[in-house]
Amino acid sequence: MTVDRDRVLRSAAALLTRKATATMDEVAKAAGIGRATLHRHFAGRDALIKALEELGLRELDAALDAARLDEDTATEALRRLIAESESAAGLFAFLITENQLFEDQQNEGWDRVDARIAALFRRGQESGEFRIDLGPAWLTDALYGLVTSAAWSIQDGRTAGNDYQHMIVELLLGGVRRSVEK
Amino acid sequence: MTVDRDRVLRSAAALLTRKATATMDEVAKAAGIGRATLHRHFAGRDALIKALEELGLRELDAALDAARLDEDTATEALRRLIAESESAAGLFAFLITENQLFEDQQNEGWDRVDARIAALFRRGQESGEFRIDLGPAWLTDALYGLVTSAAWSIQDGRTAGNDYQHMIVELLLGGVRRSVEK
DNA sequence: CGTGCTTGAGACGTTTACGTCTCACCCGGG
DNA sequence: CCCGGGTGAGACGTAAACGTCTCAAGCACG
Repeated sequence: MTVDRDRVLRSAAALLTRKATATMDEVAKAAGIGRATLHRHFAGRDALIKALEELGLRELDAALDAARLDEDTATEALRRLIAESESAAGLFAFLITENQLFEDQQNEGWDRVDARIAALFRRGQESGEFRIDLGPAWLTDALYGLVTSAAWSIQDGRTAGNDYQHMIVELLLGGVRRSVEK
Repeated sequence: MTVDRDRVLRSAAALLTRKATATMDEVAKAAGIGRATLHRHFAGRDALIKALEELGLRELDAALDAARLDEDTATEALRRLIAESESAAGLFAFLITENQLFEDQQNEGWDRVDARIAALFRRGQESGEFRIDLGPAWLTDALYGLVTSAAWSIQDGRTAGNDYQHMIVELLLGGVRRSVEK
């Protein structure tokens, strides 16, 4: 009977990503709980947003750890990263689109994530796996965009859910152009 | 002295994309006008959002027309589309992230845009230019994500503004993997 | 130089969502 | 069986943003 905090946060992320102005009442209903209960677990809207941020960053860090970005080729590491990101794609989409979190000062946790991902792209460039005419900063942002798009595309039923990894990995690595090799 | 309606809308799009919960007062200040003046031009928040939607869709349609998606190779048409999208990238980012516009019924204008872009990808697949293991729907969503990411990356100063076209075109067409050919 | 239109600033009442609280209910454990 | 913690529904006062209005000031144009 006790409310599953993670479940509430995930449904809130899904709702708030689509409709950032959603009411606390709407957030509660989307989670299938009463507004009073929502307030019992999260002191207010700010606390809810903060909890979303924390959970998202925690899962993102965990995904980065699990992906072991320093091992194997950068290509393989990138594949692992995308695979690990799948379960938290909805939270990531929220984090990425809700830049409002960092209106004053840049967020520390987010900076760390940024740096780790950019380092992966840089490693791939130095090893000769990745092209060097696109900067690591843009590649990082592009990855964010693709993850968000994929999350929405699946959420809205435009693409199949089990294509998540393939969709992102293939497009990011090989692009849309038909390759002669392979 | 008269307020430039387009200018107001563009600054509103930039602000609301970053912070969807921004006050009318904040929107006005961001545009450099008073709140009263903002209300004179847009009856209310809903009207402002609607105006943003209309302007965005109008510019998007114009970009699609100007890109002449049916001519030349699909690759060249895609390049033109991205080039034409640059001036309105901020508005597009708003439209893409503010799915709340279409909570009830799917938006007609947006469906039309979707169909035109998906058709371009389909044409490229049929002509053998594009790979066929990624569906047109996903490719369309992926393009949206890259456009949004590029707009933000430039707005936040992480990447240079005049790289817009190159960033998107190259990543979307060729991917991040270093190609042996060319 | 004067008239008229548009603006910015601010006051005002209204609406809306917020956050707190109460109370009856239900489910699970002792 | 009963008891207690957690819940949903709803009432309530509060805070914030909304939308309207007034008024003085500025610029444009005749």
